[in-house]
Amino acid sequence: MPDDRPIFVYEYPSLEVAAETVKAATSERRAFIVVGNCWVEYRGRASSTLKKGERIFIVKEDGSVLIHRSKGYEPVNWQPSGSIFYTSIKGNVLTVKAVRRAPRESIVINFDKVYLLTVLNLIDEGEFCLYASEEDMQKAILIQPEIVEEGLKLITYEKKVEPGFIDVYGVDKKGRMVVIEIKRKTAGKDAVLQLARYVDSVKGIVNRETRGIIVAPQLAKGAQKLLVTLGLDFKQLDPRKCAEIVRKTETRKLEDFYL
Amino acid sequence: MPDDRPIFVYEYPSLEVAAETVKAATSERRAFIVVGNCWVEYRGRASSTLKKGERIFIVKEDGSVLIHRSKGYEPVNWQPSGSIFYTSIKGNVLTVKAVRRAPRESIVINFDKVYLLTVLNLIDEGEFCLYASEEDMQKAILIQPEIVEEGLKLITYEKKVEPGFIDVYGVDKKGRMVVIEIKRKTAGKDAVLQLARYVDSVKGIVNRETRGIIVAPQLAKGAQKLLVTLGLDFKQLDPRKCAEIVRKTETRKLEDFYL
DNA sequence: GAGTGGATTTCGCAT
DNA sequence: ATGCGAAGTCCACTC
Repeated sequence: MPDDRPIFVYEYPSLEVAAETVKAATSERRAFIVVGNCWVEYRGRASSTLKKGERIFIVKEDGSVLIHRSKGYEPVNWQPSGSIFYTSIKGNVLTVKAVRRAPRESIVINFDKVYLLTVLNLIDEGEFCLYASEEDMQKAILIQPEIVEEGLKLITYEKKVEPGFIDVYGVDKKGRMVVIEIKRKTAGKDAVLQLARYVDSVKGIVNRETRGIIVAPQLAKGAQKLLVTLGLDFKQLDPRKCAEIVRKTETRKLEDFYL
Repeated sequence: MPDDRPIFVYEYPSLEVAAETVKAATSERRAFIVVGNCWVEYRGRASSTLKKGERIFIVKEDGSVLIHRSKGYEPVNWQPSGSIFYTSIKGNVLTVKAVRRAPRESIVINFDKVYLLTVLNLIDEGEFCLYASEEDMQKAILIQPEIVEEGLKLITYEKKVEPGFIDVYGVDKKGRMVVIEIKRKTAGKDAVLQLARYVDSVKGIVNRETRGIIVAPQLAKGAQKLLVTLGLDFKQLDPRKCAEIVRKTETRKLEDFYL
């Protein structure tokens, strides 16, 4: 397999050629794509069978496996990275077995026709950046606590209390403790209940008046009632605006922002 | 684009040929794969940028989009089904924009080199069956309640109580109400807390002694303490064994199994 | 259209 | 390795 081209293509190869090429590709840890008629068995955490049909089979350099049908965002079968491959040919069937340990599971894919086989040698050093994650919201609040509430002073973040971790923890302008639970999308009942538990936990420790604030772009309807019942607050905040605040501020560590 | 072949391949096509082919493919709602050097911008619920690199770009018949790097099980960028495509070429750049409404979001992928373009016409009617899901565990319990506990009689399943739905609901041999929470993998604190809420809710309604049982292959360590504290029970059950029980029984509707 | 919960979720991080 | 929570989670189902 020459190294100088980013891809190497076999159109309608024989199963023998396909088998040899797949063997070489897996042993050299190259990514490849097979399009052909196949059937699949999966055994591991669960089991599945997929009967004959034409699909896209992708193996990547790190040994992750994807089997895609012609529709749907999700693969019908897959294996996360780290699989080991066994390729064989028997009669008119090319079989690739992908085995993973921890958890032990395997995919067996059988082809009786291969329409396309391409071995890839992709160079990809391009940086990937994601904005407006929950982490961005947390950073924005640490940079500008006033976006949550005027007079809010932060004490710490990611504080461990019994049920888990408090996203942000501070004191309001009247000196009450404030526990903040951040959600990057509509906050539901579970978020409210989680916050309630945190507030209770903090109350038990600090023995001071303690408020809880949900910070999220929206509050689910059922969650609203619960919020009122439990005496918690809600502050609407757009994750994209938070991302802007974060990008505008020079990059500093989170640690630089709390007292 | 002829219809008689499952795939049509362009190796190292010009950007012009690639653009025309992509336009035709999207307008005919065909799946296609592009391998080439590209950069990507995503805007919607969040935002992301991906700098130049060689990647696999897949569009499926239902308008789902996947952009895969040479490593990793997950796509670096994607769009679920239903996207609308706008393809254009400007200078030496081929641009495909995939737009989705509800939520409004878009991916823009730009290619300056295309190594492979293949248009697919895959026939795939093969049935897919998955075993050992949580549903299988529920079915197995309905078929053979004794795998949970000797003398257990079931009343109903998927019962609505205030916090949500009870997986399975019955009476034990001593006449106590039993609420069962099923997890197909290790049950954590959240499962225990959820069950506790259900038990409380049922107690409030039936005004009778009520037990809660977690049915799962394993119980998380932190969850164990909580379980004891809250006075709940745990029954170990392997989802694969449940799947066997279900497969052995002739297929009947779930409704046939409860009193 | 919103809310709820499962998934072979995966992934990352901390213990 | 296990536990725990986020994710542009997606998806199916119900209200």
